[in-house]
Amino acid sequence: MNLDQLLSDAVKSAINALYGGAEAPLQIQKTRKEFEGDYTLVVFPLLKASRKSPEATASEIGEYLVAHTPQISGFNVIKGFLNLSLDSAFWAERFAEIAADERFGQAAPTGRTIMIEYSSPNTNKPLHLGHIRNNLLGYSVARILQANGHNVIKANLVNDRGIHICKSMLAWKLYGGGETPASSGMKGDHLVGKYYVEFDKHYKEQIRELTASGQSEEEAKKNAPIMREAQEMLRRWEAKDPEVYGLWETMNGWVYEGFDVTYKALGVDFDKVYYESQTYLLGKSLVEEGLQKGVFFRKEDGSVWIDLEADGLDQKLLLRGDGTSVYMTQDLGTAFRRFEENRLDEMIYVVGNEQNYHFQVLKLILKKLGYADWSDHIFHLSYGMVELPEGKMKSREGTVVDADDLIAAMIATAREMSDELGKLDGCSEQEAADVAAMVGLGALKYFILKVDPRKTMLFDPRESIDFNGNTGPFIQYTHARIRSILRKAEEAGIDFRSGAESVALLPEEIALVKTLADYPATVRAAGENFAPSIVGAYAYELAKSFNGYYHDHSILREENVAVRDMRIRLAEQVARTIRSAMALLGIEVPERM
RNA sequence: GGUUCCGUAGCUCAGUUGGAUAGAGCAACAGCCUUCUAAGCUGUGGGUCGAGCGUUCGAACCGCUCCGGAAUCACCA
Repeated sequence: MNLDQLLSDAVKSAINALYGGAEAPLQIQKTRKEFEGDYTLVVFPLLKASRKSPEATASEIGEYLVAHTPQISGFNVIKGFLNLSLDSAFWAERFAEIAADERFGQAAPTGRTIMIEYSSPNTNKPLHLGHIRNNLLGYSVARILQANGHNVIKANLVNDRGIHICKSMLAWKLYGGGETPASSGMKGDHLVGKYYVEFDKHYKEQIRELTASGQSEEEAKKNAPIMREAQEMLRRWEAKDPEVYGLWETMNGWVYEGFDVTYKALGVDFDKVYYESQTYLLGKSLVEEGLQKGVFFRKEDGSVWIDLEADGLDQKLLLRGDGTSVYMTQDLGTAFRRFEENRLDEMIYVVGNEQNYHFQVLKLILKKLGYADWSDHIFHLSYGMVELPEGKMKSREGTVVDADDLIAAMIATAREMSDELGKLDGCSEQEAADVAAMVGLGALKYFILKVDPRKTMLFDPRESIDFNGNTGPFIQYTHARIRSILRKAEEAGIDFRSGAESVALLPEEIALVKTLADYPATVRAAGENFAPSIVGAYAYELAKSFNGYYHDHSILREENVAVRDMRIRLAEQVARTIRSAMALLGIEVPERM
């Protein structure tokens, strides 16, 4: 039985009976905590039909509803707001339905297929905090869309080619002395990142020398021998020179091994991995098509452009004069290929807001080429940068927060906390380590996912990560507490699930059932808005509300057995829903902590 | 300059798509463990929702103008 449906039907028939077929959109919302009631009808929009004051209209409808709808037990009117109360038995029924629903919060299959691309790293350096936000967002949105009944394809497009990789390769060749992950004990991505930094150091040195000998900075940047050599390396790579290609494969292999460790630690994965080295030539045929259709034009030097000035944008390059492709060429190609191969209903790109312009242009070009049905189903899930107290992260200035370091630090802090509180004294080392990993990562993930992706967010390594208050660990802790109760109930041989005897619910219990009943709508809203933060806020509210209840009421110690069993069942459903909601954020919850 | 986005408590952030007296957490202060896990609970203080005008029964939310900030506007990806 659909709750919204029940209410809106009842209200509609009330309005019909009282005022005739008035066609005003109904506004029914949850009653705010500070007022009595469960749901509130806003009557202002109905005043034209009723031709009465807000108060009189609300009272009239309220009386009709109480008389005609058995589940509605009472009402009160404050200004234009009609607060309706549903009776306790109604909520008891809802609760029983939730408990019986094995797929609670999981929507029926929609048959829609959605591809979501996230992560998309460069292979010249390890992942950092910005990538963490990207990965967590992408993974969580994928889970949320699955819960909404969609087929989801998680895709990673690895940027494995280009001048930046050549920089690392060249520096390794020049200064590496044959160092490998095995010989150095370094994680592969970190090793390659080290040589990227090394390149920059020598590059800067050479620029200094050249400017000292009279060149302008611009000339020096172009003429620095190490840069010229890197560019030469890229040309040799494109020509598949065996030596360069072999080194490229070796070093990328190191990086992938490193990334796998980080992805695993973060708990994210992919269904499809695309490599730009295999897709970068796509899109040239689209350029040809655009030229034929007259959407694009060619300049004297042979380069191909589109003029978007009429759309308030600029001219955009699509193909270089020498015929090589640029970012936009590739992206047009991959978009085309993905839609063709997978019959996608939607394509989501989790990419930083620095590329807002790029996606604006991408969609516009697809539309002009006549692929509006694809263009309209591309969504750029744009997220803001993560800033440190000192400001933006800059790889070259060493102010990045490394992903592996951060994860390790989070887990270490969680472990310290557990040890200090003596929470896991009886546990095996393995269990203590698992819990520390769950809690440390839970803190990090929740911290990042609770904020609106669009916003630039601030991360203070010293203060941002808390384990108290509105945090992941708070929610995990609530789960662990409930699991502890359930373990004790089982140890005591309490068969709490069989007691179907209905008992009257306390207001706090009704509040919990109401919150539980909101879960499916929460999942839906999160899916429609691609917004993990909605799920996070929900999990927090549920945990908070349970903690208050737990504090005020005994569960196992309740003397009335029917009431006790109901309370255990209620706690069980709260734990299950917390687990489910947190899973949508990619956060695991422990049995004890 | 063009485009897009952001501005809510000292700090970090919510705010259910236009509803009631704008909410949490942190930090500060004051309480609650011989009782199911105190990573918890309760209380106090803290606001010109950047500013102004407009739309309407009603605006943090919609529109316009301004102020402040971010990103972007490459033959990089």
